[in-house]
Amino acid sequence: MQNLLSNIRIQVNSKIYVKDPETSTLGKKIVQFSILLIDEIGFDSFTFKKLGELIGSNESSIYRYFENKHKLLIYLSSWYWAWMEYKLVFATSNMENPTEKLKKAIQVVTQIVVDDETTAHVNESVLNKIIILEFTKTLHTKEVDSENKEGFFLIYKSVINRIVEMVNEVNPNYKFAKSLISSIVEGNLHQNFLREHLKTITNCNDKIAPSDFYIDLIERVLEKK
Amino acid sequence: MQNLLSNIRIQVNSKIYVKDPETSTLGKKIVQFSILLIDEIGFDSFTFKKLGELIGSNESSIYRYFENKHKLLIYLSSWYWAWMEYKLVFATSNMENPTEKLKKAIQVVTQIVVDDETTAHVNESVLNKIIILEFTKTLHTKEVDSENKEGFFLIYKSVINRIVEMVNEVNPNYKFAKSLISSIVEGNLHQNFLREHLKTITNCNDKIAPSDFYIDLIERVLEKK
DNA sequence: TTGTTATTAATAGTAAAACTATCAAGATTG
DNA sequence: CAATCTTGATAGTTTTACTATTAATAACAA
Repeated sequence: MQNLLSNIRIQVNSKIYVKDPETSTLGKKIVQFSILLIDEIGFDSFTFKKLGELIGSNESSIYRYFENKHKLLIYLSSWYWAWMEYKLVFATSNMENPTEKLKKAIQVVTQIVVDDETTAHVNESVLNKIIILEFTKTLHTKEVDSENKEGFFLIYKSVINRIVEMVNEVNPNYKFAKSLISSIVEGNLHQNFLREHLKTITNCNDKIAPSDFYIDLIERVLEKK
Repeated sequence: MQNLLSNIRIQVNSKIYVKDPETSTLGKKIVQFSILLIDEIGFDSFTFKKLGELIGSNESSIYRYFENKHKLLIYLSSWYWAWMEYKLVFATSNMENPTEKLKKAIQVVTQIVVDDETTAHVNESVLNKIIILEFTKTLHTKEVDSENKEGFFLIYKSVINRIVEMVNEVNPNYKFAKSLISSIVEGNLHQNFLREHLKTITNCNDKIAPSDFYIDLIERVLEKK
């Protein structure tokens, strides 16, 4: 991806962290290396103690930024979706043709993620791998309702609802725009997971990308009869 | 659901358990009450100690049936998908028209689950709630590849591939049958989750069921042009 | 009926995870 | 230069996720 702005600053709901990690060197290190460590050992085995050892810092210091590892994962997810929303808005602004605009949007949310070098401490490509494997864990808890009330998932929902509006412009009679787009955005992560781990139940592989499946899908579904 | 057989016995890959829980009273109690307890407190807070207290049994006794709670969840999931496959096969056998057969299949995997009283120790309706909230956790681990090799997810993949074959009969030219069906089966769980917890990004609610969305979807996608 | 075996319960114990609290050193700022 | 903020070091608690041992009981076979 070409640079859109020389320096972007992703904003995340302040209730997610104890102290904003963007405001200090240690905070940025926590973000940067938690992404790498979660990718390496998986979220379940990830602990603040291990992260502390990795960055030569103290466990208790990390607790000053994030209440627990679940909140850290929500932070990383929010960061990812905020970045995705930013890419989405840039890529589709000024597009006139609603169908082209929608297809562009689907492409943005389903395309392969490469590192965006305007964000020094976040490797988006690795973050994307984490999102594919771990994102559902932010939602699938007993606390989802209270956390949703706190606004922890606003950005994710916003990404989806932006695309839903595009669907409505293309075909205002289609009754399932929200379900379709939430299916695509979440399903894209799932297809990426399957392509890596359960190859027998997906058509996606080295040659066929989830993008191809979803672009084809949206054409079929929104075709006016 | 009407009774299909007076007594069904669901078979689960024997590598998943240490000792088959179907072979003893305690084993069945573990299955029965783990479903209820996981539903009540969530899988993350669920422990063998708490389950032991609930069924008046010892923590270490439960370890004789399942290595750990992750394996227990895989067992419950396998049980669920095996039961689903059984329903699927029964509901679609002897159907001639490929399109009708496929629609029936989609209906079976997306319809609301009610308790099947032929299985005394398993409440399928509660189990379905667990699957909606917790199933992804069986897949989304660092051990997924080795567990997949052990055959832990065979039944899940089999359910999907049975429906994929039906898609191929309806429209052999469609290139994404596997992705479409894995999308629907997994997406159905997700839409059920959203309808309960993140209502603003789904069209599903009390009146519109995930079933409606998916039946409409499959009609649109497989329409011959 | 008695002896053998399998099953479960009870108890104890370990290592790691998930924190919390305190205090001192060092850096930052006003 | 004093005050404050940030971080690191140390120590401690509770809970989880187990493992090991032994005793009690139930099942079952000769």
